Amino acid sequence: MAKKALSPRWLNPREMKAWRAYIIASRRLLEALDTDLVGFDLSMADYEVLAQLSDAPGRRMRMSELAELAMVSKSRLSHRMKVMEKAGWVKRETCKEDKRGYWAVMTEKGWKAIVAAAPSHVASVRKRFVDQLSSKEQENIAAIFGHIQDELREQFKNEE
Amino acid sequence: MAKKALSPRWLNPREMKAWRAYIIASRRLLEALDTDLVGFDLSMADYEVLAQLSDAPGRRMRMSELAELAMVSKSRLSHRMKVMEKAGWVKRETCKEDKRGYWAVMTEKGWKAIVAAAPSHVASVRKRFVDQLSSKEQENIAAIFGHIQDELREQFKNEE
DNA sequence: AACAAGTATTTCAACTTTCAACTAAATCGT
DNA sequence: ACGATTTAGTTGAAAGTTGAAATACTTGTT
Repeated sequence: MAKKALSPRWLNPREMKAWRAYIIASRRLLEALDTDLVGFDLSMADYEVLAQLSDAPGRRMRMSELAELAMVSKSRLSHRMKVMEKAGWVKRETCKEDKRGYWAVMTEKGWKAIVAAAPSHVASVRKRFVDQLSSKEQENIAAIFGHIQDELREQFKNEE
Repeated sequence: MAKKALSPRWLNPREMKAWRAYIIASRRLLEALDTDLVGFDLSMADYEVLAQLSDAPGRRMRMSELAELAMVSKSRLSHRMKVMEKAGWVKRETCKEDKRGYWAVMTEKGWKAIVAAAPSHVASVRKRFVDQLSSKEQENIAAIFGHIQDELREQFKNEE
């Protein structure tokens, strides 16, 4: 779908300030959170995968569902699983009910790995983000970004 | 620096909601903004590099300074520049004043490319982010993320 | 002037992510 | 029940990213 672009409305100073502050702080924040995890041989993305898996009943989940929840592509998950499998954190089991599918299963070792990393990760999220916000601000952030997300979904629907 | 992790304070529901809303919306937002640029053969990162460069006096800047401003690693900038150079958007000139260095210089073609992309990009940022916020919210976001950024800088100082 | 130390940038090798193609199984329409 | 389509997941190659080492120059010290 092509986009008409007649006389664009540039951002005014207030808008620009909000946008720049958000985007720059976010990049640095994500970077910091990732760095905080290197000692555990984890990236934020891998952490998210393991965290989701550890929350699932039986610590097992279908690959697709895991990809969805952890917000990574199937192929990426596939590749990461291979790495984590080599590290002994997860394994894959064929799925009896649907023979196309696989179960991603967390091993005891994987469970230990995430349990070891979690306190430090939560502490980072606190220190670098959550604890920097007042209760009121936390509520605002939740509302604002909740709304942005809804809107993105809405926009996506109308665009395709 | 090792981190003690005795009885971590997990996130309470309010905190969790703020964190999840922020992180998930951000990922989707960045994704959408990137997709909005594909028609111009640009990623957000490349856009940022070109935008910074186009703002510099003479549309030229030292590589290091450009990397800093566009928030990419030097080696990444080096690679991207090679690609953008092949596309004819930028070129590199040896620096007379300091012969170790190079100038990243935007070409006429590069200027045209960024001028072509800018209106659409700004429109995306508006539609997906800025225009979703009231003036008050914009100010809040600016303040909050400004503060987070300051704090990150502060934390970084104390950690090394 | 000579040399150590610092700076700017690139290159290399290892790794990660994406893209498109692929296999195999399930489901749908007739 | 048949082929057509969709779905689950993997794969290999290409593109991108990173950090460390290499290169080339500059600066400061004696």
